[in-house]
Amino acid sequence: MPGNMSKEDGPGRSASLTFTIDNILNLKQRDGPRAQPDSGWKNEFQHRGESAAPPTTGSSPGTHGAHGTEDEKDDKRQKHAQTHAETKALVKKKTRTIFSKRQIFQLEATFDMKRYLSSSERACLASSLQLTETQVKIWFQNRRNKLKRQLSTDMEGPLANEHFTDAGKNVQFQTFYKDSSLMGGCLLPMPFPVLYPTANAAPYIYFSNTGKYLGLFDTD
Amino acid sequence: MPGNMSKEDGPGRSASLTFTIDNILNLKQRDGPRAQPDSGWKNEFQHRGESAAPPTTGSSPGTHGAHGTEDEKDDKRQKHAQTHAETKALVKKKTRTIFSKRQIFQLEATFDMKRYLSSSERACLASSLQLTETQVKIWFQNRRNKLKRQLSTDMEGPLANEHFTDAGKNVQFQTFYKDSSLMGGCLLPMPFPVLYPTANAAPYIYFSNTGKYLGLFDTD
DNA sequence: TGAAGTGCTCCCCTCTTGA
DNA sequence: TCAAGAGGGGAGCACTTCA
Repeated sequence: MPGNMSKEDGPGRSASLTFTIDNILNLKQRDGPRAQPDSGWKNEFQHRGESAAPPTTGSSPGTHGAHGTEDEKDDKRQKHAQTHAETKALVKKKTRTIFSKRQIFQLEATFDMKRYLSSSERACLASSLQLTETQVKIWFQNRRNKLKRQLSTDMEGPLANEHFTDAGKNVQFQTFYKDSSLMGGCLLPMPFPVLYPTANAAPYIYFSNTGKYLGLFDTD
Repeated sequence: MPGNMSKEDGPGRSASLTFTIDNILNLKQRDGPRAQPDSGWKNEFQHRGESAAPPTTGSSPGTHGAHGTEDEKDDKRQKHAQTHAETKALVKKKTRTIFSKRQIFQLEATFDMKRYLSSSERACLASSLQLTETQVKIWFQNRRNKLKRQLSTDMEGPLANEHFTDAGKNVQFQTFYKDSSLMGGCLLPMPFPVLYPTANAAPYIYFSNTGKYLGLFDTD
């Protein structure tokens, strides 16, 4: 088994190999393991193309045992399913959590707006729904899959997929991209304003990190 | 030994375990293994938040043995380094490729514009520079690392990193985000226009994929 | 010095399982 | 039915290696 064992993103959640009865009884309550995998993941240098919200990542991990909202009945239903599983099996036996109507609704609404969540959005949504980030992540994954299946069965065109899922994205974003002479004419986002003090006036490029100026044509 | 052995993105490149002399002599020329790992990656459903260029991925992988541009001397220098290594070692012995001045320049200029490349940008840049995508990827990785080291040594403030690297991004992009009532007030990108035919007028949300309308307040 | 190697984590995808 | 498990791939990071 050379892989990485399905990742399990946290100390408690979905650790299907070394779990104990304590894990099942105490930690699988959607309350315990909210703590971020790394909390401050690598958010100084790591921006996988999204650069969304400010680092809300790690929003008070251990302090939400008092969820006094209006839909506790749903939460109770959810907890009941797990308790049922515990009573019956206690070991192994995937516990299939049943999400509440409110959770499903908000997940569905968010999914209808975005097919993919950034890590901060995921954290925010998870915290707002009292779910773990992994649960939100898996839900979106399964939801994407479901949509894909639906599309490929309903309309039996093979081009139905790309027609439907992300058609609007490029249409909306393409105005923020320009054809760059650097990079061989690849599409690049509009340059960030600070970095090119003389780029518009003279054929020079300023490397802000090294402090060097380089001419575009055979200087150096 | 677990782990995934550094991925090696293609049949020939950086496969340090099962290489043969033929690999060294024929394939390590920055020409052979340009072919995409999957070519049609998963670009129907996979948009990791960038949604940049159209699928230029897979731009004629096997047909660039005739690079007749103006900087063949640089290419010769690059090839020379490898030939040197082959003559000396022939087995093992990491070959340290020397990038040409033109390549370094364009990489550096692109890096100054973006710290991270999308897969299509990487493909485009690699093709334009006659490098493999892995080389471009690794170059950007090493470059990021170098910048990080420079920053942490030069200015000995711990906040120097996030001050410098991605400060402009949020400033530029934050106008495209809005505070959403869904998702518990998380920052969301502006909704894609097609999906909400009645969202602005009435408190209903239309699930385009299922064809259902759902009211925002306790309908259902 | 810097391209590449190693190891680890994360996310995504596909397929499968079982409550 | 659908949340979650399992396996496999890509990418990023830190750290190291060695022409």
